[in-house]
Amino acid sequence: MNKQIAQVVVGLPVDKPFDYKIDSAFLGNVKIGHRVIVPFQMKKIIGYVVGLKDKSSFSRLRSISKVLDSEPVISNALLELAVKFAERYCCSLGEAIEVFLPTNLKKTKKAVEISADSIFLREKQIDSARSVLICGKPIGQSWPNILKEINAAISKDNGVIVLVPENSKIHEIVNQLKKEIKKEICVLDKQLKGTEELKNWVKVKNGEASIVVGTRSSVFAPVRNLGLIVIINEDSFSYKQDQSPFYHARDVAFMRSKIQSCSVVVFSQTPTAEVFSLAQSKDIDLINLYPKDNLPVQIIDISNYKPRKNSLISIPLYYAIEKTLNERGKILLLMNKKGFSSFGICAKCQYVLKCPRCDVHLTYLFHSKEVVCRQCHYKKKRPEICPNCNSGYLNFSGQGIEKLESQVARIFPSARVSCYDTDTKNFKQNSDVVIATQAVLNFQNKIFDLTAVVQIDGELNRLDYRAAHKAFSLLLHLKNLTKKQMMIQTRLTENYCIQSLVNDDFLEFYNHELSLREEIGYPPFVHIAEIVVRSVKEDAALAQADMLYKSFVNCEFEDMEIFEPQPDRIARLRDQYRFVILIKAKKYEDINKIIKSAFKDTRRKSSTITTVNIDP
DNA sequence: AGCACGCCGACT
DNA sequence: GTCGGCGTGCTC
Repeated sequence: MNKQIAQVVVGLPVDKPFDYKIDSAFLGNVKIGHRVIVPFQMKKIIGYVVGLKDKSSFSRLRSISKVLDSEPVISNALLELAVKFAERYCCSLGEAIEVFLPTNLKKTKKAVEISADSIFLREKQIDSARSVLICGKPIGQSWPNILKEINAAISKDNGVIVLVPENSKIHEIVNQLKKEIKKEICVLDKQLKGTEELKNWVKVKNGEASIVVGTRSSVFAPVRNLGLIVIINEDSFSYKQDQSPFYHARDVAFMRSKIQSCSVVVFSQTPTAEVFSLAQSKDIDLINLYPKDNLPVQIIDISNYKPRKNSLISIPLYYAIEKTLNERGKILLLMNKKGFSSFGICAKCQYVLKCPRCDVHLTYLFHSKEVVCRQCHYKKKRPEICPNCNSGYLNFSGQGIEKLESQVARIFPSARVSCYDTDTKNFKQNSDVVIATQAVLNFQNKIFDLTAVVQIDGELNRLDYRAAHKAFSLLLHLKNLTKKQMMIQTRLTENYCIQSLVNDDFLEFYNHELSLREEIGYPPFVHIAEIVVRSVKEDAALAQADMLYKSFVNCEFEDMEIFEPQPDRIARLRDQYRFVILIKAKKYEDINKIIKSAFKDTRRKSSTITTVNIDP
């Protein structure tokens, strides 16, 4: 006998499913994972069937209005993943499901033609699905190892998902794969046009393509017989979603691998400490390709070797540049600050130009003569007179690569000098001296005789617990681009990022980084929940944050640390005041429990919005 | 989330 | 008097 009641979740922050009657017309045609239209209050909305049963404790049941699509849009395995996802990232099951689906599916009430799973279902070969981290070398040299894993999956007739950090990288990877693989490759990306995204998704869902290449959301791709998920440049920040739910594609990949017993191949020259620790604890295999290359790395302590007055270039670096130029060599100078990065300050009253909507300085765009907010994209023409005292002139002094460029050009007038940052459109290949920001990560070839880090201390001194990894990654990448010699100007000569590089000791960095994180209590040893309360009204946001904090403290578990509300790093953003509460705990489950119970017994002040970001 | 219901303050 | 602000609770 067919079950007569469907449990339906909707894309709202409501935890429990709603029961609906299945009318005789649909009886037997409603399966778990089906998309349906249901009456909900005054409206008809899209919901997802997550369970079927015979009886409901609810007396006034309404009926499902329509069953959309020929088959369920969510498989049992992906539904199971959605449950885990909702728990880890503290959202409702309905919201989780909507994250998994193409944008168009949660809006269109048009049915989609999906072929039945059963045609394709077969016994997947479940051998020991070991996951592996491939690291130590750039992608070019690691590609054979990655390809080997992909081919192994394909030879077993399994599906593969290849995640890339940005959609600009999709083409490159697709072309690489096409050289070696005859199978149909499908691209998935939220940036695709809505219909295109849906079309490709349906193709994958129907088993017409078994290889998917795409950005972070492709980790949810409904690939048949999934055998492998590959993550390219795993340490890219792009794998973290920047809106609620703030998921991380790498973590979701590992969650999915447990459910579907598929492998995960993680690649990065410098993987995150989080993944490296998985390899160290033998949860995943490790292929460390790090080559000892005996390239000399020289540290220049700029507290001893003071550069000349106002100069960014120390005397030893000056001589090294001069020598290299004389030998007609190429030079790369790294300074992680964009050319126009500067702010306007009044010569008379010291007022600093600020964004009217955010608590940040406005940065000056040298070329367009505009001032812009990096946070909310507010912009206006550069004012000449101070808007505060209406009399002083505003000074805009550049501190970034453009300043360095002008200095180098002055010291070495015959050298061809050019700048490179993420905004550079036509880059001059034939320069003698290239001055670059972290955009050098785009360079792949060992073409520079001399490379030098002009400034890195800002990066090393950042409060963010991932700053050290980022600096190490940048330094190692620079080293790979170096033919003869590398120099680092710093005051932090004993810092382990720099020392590991000088000692040519890849493992030393990770061991040091992980022991620090364990000591201070950072991921992967504890998990962090960042709860942000925001509101146009400062007092409302603070009051709400205080109430939540008290409630958290009330239901505190063991092995947990709760930090009092404090203004966010950017205290006001887009006209909204922001307060942050941090919770540290060993287990995600405990974080979910405490947040659920605190939210339940704290009434939400209107005009405030609260978001939860796990491991921000 | 979105919407209705209901309870208090300052207005034609 | 009553219009509308926002706090509260519910959605099968």
